[in-house]
Amino acid sequence: MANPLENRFDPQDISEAEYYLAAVPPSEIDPRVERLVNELIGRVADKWTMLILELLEEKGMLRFTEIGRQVKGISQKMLTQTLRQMERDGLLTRTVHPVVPPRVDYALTPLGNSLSAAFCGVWIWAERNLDMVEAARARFDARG
Amino acid sequence: MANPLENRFDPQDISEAEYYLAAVPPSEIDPRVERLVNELIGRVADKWTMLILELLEEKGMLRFTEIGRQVKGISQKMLTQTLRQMERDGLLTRTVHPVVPPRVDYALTPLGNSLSAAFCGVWIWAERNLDMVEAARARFDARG
DNA sequence: CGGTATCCAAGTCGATACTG
DNA sequence: CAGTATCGACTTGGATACCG
Repeated sequence: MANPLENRFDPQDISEAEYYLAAVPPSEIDPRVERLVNELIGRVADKWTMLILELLEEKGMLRFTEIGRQVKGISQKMLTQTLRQMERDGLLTRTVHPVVPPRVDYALTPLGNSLSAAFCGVWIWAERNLDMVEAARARFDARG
Repeated sequence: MANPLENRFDPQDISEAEYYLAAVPPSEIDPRVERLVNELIGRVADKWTMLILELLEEKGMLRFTEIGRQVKGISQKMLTQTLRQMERDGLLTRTVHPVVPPRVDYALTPLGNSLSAAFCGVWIWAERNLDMVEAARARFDARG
């Protein structure tokens, strides 16, 4: 039993899964799985990954330069690096057209789309609680 | 109109919010809000923050050393630093008991609990798609 | 016990220059 | 156009030592 999430629940169903996670102490989750999951989350939670994910989810298919233009502040190095990582992780496809000048298209895979959907909850949380967090910070900083 | 999420929808309702986000091109979201949201996400998506969040959500209230023991691999420096940041962001409370030896308790605030719930979707995604990602990586690495 | 202070090694990231 | 290569500033995080 490597994976603690068995087949009785469809993990797609958030409320069932929340129930499940609440019922299982972290100590009983396979540490190997936990480590991998954390590594995965660490990777996909990366700033540029999230922005590219959101952009492609919105626009469908874009070429290299177009992504660079729309993700403001990203350097060419980070753009290449992030796209490669996402391709390696199976989040997007990279299509090279044998033309001059070269043309490379990027689009999300179903896996990429599902990740985008999963992050939706966090995005909404951040947007909704932005003011709360800023107020908390102001209070914290006001003290010593 | 600073915040694009107006009052017509309750952002707590994921499906409504998904609909909303899908309908609004990123370019029309206030860039100031977007920047803050990204910074927030970057911060809360931090590896240690997530692990501490999950631990406290599970265990309720713990003291400093106990957290350090259960979050494997964390150094004292990162533990202190992460706890301070989370306190500053209003995610947890820090209670100092005036006794010797000193005793400091940490517990999630309602804000911290709501964040934990929001991350549930990502956690489930990672757990569920771990094999897909590993397979994709193996395929990618097998080529040049 | 629950920190703070300091140092240092490794990694991250942007800028710049170059290429098929 | 879509990269690769290289360099240097900055950041991160662990280890260690010390303190109220």
